[in-house]
Amino acid sequence: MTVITRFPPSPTGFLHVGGARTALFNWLYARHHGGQMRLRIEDTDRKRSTPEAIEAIIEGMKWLELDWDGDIVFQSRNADQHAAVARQLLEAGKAYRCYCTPEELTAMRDAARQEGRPIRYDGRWRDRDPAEAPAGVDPVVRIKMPQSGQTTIQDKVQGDVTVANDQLDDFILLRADGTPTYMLSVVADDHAMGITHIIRGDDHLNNAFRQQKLFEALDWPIPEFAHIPLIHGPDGQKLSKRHGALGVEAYRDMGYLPEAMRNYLLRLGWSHGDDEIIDTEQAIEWFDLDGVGRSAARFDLAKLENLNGHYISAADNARLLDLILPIIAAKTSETPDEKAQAWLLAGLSELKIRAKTIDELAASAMFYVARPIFPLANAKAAKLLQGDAPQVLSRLAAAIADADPWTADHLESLLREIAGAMDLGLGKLAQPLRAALTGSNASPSLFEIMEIFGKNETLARISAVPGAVDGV
RNA sequence: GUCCCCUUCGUCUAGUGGCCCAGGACGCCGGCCUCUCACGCCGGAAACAGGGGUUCGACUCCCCUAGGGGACGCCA
Repeated sequence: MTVITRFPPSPTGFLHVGGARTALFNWLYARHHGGQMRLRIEDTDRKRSTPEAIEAIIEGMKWLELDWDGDIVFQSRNADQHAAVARQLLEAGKAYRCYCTPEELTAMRDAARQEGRPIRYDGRWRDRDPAEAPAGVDPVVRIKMPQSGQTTIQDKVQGDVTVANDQLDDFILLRADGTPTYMLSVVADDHAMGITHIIRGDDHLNNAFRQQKLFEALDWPIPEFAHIPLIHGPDGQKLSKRHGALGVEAYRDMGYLPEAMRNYLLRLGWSHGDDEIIDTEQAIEWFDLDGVGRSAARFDLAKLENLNGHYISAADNARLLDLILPIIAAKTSETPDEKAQAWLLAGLSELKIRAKTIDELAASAMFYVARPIFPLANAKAAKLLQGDAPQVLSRLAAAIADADPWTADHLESLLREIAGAMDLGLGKLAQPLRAALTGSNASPSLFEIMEIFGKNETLARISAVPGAVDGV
């Protein structure tokens, strides 16, 4: 049997991290089993569904590099088939028309709440003669649920979960306007699409009982269920917009890499022994539902950041350059020229092992594009240029003006020599030089930077320091 | 209120009755390395929610309590 999973977002907002993880698990499960993952847009609530949300979800999926099989299914387009399913149930006597008004239902719930009774539809039209229907009320169609006994769903993550049938009320299949509800549409589409595994958030666990009964009433095979725990915010509360529930594209914009997000999301609720760094290929090979935990996990930005740093270090320089160029261009109002881009590309190897996010990487690379402006804005760096630093730099410039070859190794031994001759620690020499070359008090190895810059740029930057001359 | 689910270091987790006076990772603290900052390396503090059972033996099985979460829509 071919595994077919599905990711069914409702297009009422962006793809948040919870949805992204659900998509990832479905994707991984399908890929692991050589099956398919379908994408289905659950837009049966036409009022709240927007094209912008559909666009955002697709964009989020693409960014995360989670692809789906076949065409996107828009649930709303199948409304007629769904309604036909309801009529079929009606004819078979497995569903009935209910003439309660929304107001009546609200009153029923309020009363139940007040008296401490379970909040459920009481089935008042289940056996009532439709002839008694009040005039002018369009009925809804409700399914007849069993009123005794119990129902057990065999969940791949939660295990067997049993509930008494009297907890399940006769839910609505068709609204008064004849449109299908979510509960009906999901079951009808899952069946039509041949879905074999339903992997979703455990906020749907309660729905599973109702949906299972619907499958049974229709005499359709019941898919496997796997309800995965929800992701909570850092405070343990349900994820809200205040903390982690940003769209995944927000994380992209904050400088996170999709592979880092995937790895992070994967480890949130799933584990494979002590393994932490798991690339996608490995994840596909290892992923299974047994490894999914049963308790909710908190979203921890610090760990995501750590993983991001790892994947940035591992990323290809050319790719990183493409990512930082727009950020740099936005800051300097112009795209770095060819020479600067070459410096950036070369400098990235040292820069990327220090960065936690792409934004940080871009910021740390700025000195390759823009020469320091004196006096330095960085107070610590400015301080390094005080006192006799300009004179020291002048002597340094004179000493390296004839350096040959202009390589990091040679430059390093040269600087050590000079420092020794001036009876200074290398640090006394290096720090002012760092400030002169990068405008900062922290950077990758100076020797690497000098090699990348070449002699001209290096001397030019030194001589730009007020009080220093380049010695040429 | 009713039903369902969950509960190991601050966080993510390993652990499926003895290998556990509980392991890894992030974070935190200390050290090493060192031209700065990182990286890397070494070390440290840090947890089985509580109470009853079952068992020769419980983090692991059962029950209760507490806490947390989810669901109870003509939303999905």
